[in-house]
Amino acid sequence: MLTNSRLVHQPHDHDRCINAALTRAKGLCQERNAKLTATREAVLTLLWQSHRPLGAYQVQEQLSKLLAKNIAPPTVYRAIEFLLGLGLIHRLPSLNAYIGCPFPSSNHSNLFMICNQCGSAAEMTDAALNEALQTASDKANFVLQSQSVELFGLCPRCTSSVMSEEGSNDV
Amino acid sequence: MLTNSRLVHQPHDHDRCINAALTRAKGLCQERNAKLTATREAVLTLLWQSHRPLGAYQVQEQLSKLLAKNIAPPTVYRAIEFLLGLGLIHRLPSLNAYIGCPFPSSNHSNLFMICNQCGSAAEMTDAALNEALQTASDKANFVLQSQSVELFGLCPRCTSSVMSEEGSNDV
DNA sequence: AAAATTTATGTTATATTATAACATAACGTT
DNA sequence: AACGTTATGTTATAATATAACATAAATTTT
Repeated sequence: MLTNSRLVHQPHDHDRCINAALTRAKGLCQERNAKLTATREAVLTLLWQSHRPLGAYQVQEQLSKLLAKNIAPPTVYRAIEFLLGLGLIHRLPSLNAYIGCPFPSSNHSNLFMICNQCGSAAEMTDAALNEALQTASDKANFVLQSQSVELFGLCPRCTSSVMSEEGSNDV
Repeated sequence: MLTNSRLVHQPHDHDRCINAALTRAKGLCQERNAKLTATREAVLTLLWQSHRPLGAYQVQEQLSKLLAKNIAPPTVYRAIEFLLGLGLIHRLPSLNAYIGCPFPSSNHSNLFMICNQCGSAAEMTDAALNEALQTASDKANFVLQSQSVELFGLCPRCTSSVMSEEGSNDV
């Protein structure tokens, strides 16, 4: 089992998350001979500002601020597409939102735990789950190629503490 | 395990699917004191025309034809909302599309197997999977409230036969 | 049955998410 | 420097979804 759940739901030095993500990204790009341009790096950084997924237009807004010039949607979507391609980020279909991947190099099939209260999303890859999915597919003679598993509920922090509707900020 | 997978992927008398769905819907509405109006029934019927999910605007188009007058998006979305509320249909987030539910009365947590070739979507509810999801959630101290599980791959028919890119029509 | 209330639908406008198409710029190679 | 390739800029628009208010239909109350 591989997860960033602990980290997501505990106070932590988030700069380390960001730095680690950037380091991984640079390594992966070098490996794959892909270019992590300024725009792409900025988008990745923005998606790592918190453990909450961001919509493309939230990214656009923040990117425009960051680069101090107006950035149009296609630029954002291109960067997103690039990062998705390398597995550096994921798309959460039920939220139309994007989030940095904590273990991009492991060829994983993932699961997200999305908090209905604070909006955080932790990722986990779990052998037992994948077995269950494979078994279920087999039962139906379905050839499984990819998957999207999104769980909704309450994260440990929101369960244990009385919080404002929007949840704490340091997620 | 509860599934409509066999049915979806085999030639069958699809009128029976539609009729059964309508019968179930009427029963459920009576139980819940909800009104299955003409519009709502038409939308449900349209979503049962095949075992492929339909987008809201596909429904709009077909509904406009069926009722021989122009139907605006809100009408469609309202009907969809109503049907979702009763569990008569599901939304597939990664497709922005809707599909009839074959077992609306069972309080189930479902999984979809979506064929990348023919676009069919079969639903399954599987105890082992739900256990795995619960276990994974527990590991992370995550309080699971709801879930969306979408599997993508090849359905039995598309696996076993050489077909056109769009797949067969009688799905 | 008329009035009042609730529920459903019609209508117009617009928000939100995403992409197409083509122009320009930056980069890498020779 | 010339060329080809890759990335970004720009404009427009497609696709999905909802807000806000008006009308109509059904239900309840009187």
